[in-house]
Amino acid sequence: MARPGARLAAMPRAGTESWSERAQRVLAESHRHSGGARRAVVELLDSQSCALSALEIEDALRTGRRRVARASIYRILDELERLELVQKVEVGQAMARYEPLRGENGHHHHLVCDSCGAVMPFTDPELERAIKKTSRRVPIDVAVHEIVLHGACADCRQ
Amino acid sequence: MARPGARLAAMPRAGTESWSERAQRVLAESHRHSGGARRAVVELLDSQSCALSALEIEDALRTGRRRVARASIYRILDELERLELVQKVEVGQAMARYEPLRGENGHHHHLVCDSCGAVMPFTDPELERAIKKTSRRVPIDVAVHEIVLHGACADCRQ
DNA sequence: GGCAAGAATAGGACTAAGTCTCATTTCTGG
DNA sequence: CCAGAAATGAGACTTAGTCCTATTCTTGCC
Ligand SMILES: [Zn+2]
Ligand SMILES: [Zn+2]
Ligand SMILES: [Zn+2]
Ligand SMILES: [Zn+2]
Repeated sequence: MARPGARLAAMPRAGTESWSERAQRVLAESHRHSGGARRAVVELLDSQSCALSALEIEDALRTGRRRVARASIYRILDELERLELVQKVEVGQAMARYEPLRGENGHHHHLVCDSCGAVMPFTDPELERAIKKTSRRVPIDVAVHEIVLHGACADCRQ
Repeated sequence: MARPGARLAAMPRAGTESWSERAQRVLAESHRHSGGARRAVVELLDSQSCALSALEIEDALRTGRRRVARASIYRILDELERLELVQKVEVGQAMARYEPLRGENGHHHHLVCDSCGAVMPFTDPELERAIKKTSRRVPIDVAVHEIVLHGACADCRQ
């Protein structure tokens, strides 16, 4: 598993960098060494369209790419959050979830069915405009916002 | 500790009922007996302007009105949530918080300072209109919505 | 008021998400 | 290849939250 030349491509063309690539780059810029655990977590996260919990990540990696210890997963997720590469999403299930921050494009929020636990993403440009306006008015420097709509999904409300 | 006549006042004048009174009434309507633990939790919640965690409630009651067991507190909070008398608020501190649902008036959302952990309430009618509109468009029956703005507060950003 | 039935609560063991510490492994510059 | 430092693994530990059972309290009835 040599990965020759993996650290080339020093000047990514603007706009063509995937989230995984950007995350790897930002991590490399703020760390001396770069190991396989971080890469595995980043690649797994990038392959998902919505949020994963730490234990789901542990599970997916155990039976996939490369086993990564639980402590490492939490450490890496904290680091990614600190670097604003992932967002911690709390949807009221006594367990945090994490998902890539892909900038304007992938930005979305979550619907949660309180009876079956399903989590679905949704987007709404108008709501985004409203919340951006709110963020300017408020007595903190807003870095990220989180919106969760709770209710009953189609299957559960019958 | 006799509390004579505490259950009179069967017909509250509309609009003058406090949250605590309403909660007691709704609880009474859906339970055969009414005990002191529920009353203590409801009165404590009503005396707060923002959300408390279950353990903060346990603490406050231990050194105050009446000791209430942890299991009872969680049971009572679940019940209050089911009856839509309180809202569970997750602000990303690995611990749920609960606060009274006082209807349109007390409705608010939260700012969280990620560096010192401070939690502050805020309101925004325009944002409420936007989120109400969103809620109609979305593939679940929305019962409650939650908005959390994360960032750095005045003290921490210096 | 006293009593019986069952509801509410206390107490404490238990579960599981998340943290911490330290030994081991891996990476990197020389 | 080597030394030093960084990253990771392993598992004990902490703590929010759950679950079960015994006890206490509430209520309707006498
Ligand atoms: Zn998502
Ligand atoms: Zn948004
Ligand atoms: Zn509040
Ligand atoms: Zn609102």
